[in-house]
Amino acid sequence: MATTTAQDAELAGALVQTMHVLQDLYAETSRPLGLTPQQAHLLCVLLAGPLGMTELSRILSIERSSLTSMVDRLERRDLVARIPNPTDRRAFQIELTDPGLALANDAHKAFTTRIDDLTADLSPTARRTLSTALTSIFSRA
Amino acid sequence: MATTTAQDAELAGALVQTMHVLQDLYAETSRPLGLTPQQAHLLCVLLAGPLGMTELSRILSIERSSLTSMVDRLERRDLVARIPNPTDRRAFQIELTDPGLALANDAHKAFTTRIDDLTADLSPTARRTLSTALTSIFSRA
DNA sequence: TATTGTTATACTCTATAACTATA
DNA sequence: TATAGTTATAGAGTATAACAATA
Repeated sequence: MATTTAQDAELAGALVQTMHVLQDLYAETSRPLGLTPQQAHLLCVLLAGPLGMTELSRILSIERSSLTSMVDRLERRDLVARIPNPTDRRAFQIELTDPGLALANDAHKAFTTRIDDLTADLSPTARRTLSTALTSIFSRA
Repeated sequence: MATTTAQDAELAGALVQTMHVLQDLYAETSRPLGLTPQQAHLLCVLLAGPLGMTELSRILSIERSSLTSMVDRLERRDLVARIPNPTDRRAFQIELTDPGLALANDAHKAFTTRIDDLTADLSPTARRTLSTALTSIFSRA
C-alpha cells in the first residue's frame, strides 16, 4: 500500500469522472445527428482516411464480427462504403461517403465545440499544460 | 472563429482520446470480474449508498426503463436488492448486497490500480495540478 | 395531476464460434 | 496454414410509448 496515496485516489477518481462526463457529452452530441456514440466514433476515425476491417476493429477495440454489423448499418445509410482492395481480394477499405464525411465533420465539430465550452475558462497556459499532460499519459503507440 | 484556436483543438482532441483510452481500460478491467462497464459503473455508484430508481437513472444518464432491466439482471445475480421504501410505497431503494459490495470494491480497486499505473510517472505536483484542473472542469453540481 | 417504477417493443452493441474465400 | 471478413447466435444496453400504483 506504500505506493497508493490519497493523491493517487484523487487523480484516478477525477479521471473516471472526466471519462463519464465526456461519455455523456459525446452521447448527447451524437444523438441529434442521428448517430450512436459508437457510430460517431467510427465515422470520426475514418476522417483520417480509409481503413480495413481488421485495422478499424483494432482501433475501435471491438471484434471484427461486431464491426461487420456496424458497417452494415452505416453502409445501408450511405455513410460509409466498402471498397474492394485491389491487392488483396479478401479485404475491403472502409471509407466515408460524401454524406458520411459531412456528418463526421459535423460530429467532430460538435464535440469540439462542447468541450471548448467546458474548458473556456482556462488560461492558455493551463490549457497547454493540461493538453500536454493528457497526451503524454494517454497517447498510444 | 476568433474564439477557436489550435490550442482548443489540441485540448479537445486530448480529452476525447483520454475518454476513449479510459473507456477501453474500464471495459478491460470490468470484464474479468464478470461485469459489463455499465454494470461496474452502476455498482460503483451504489458504493456511496442506496438510491431510488429515478435518482440512479439520472446519475447514470439512462432512462428509467433501461435501468429496470439492468437492475433485474444484477438482482438475479444477487449483486443488488430492491428494498421497499417505507415512506413511499411506489418506490424502492436499490442497494448493494454483500457480494455486490465486495464486487464493487474489487472493480473500484481494479480501475484505480490501472489508472495509477498509467499515471505513475507523474510528479506529485503534476498529479495534483492535473487532478485539480479536471475536477474543476468536470465536476457536476 | 404528477411521480415512481414497470412492461412491451424495437434497435443497437458486443462477444463467441464456426465458416468462406483468399493469401 | 494463416488471415480477412462474414454469418449465426445469444445476451446486454438503450430509447419510446403506454401503463399501474401511489402520492
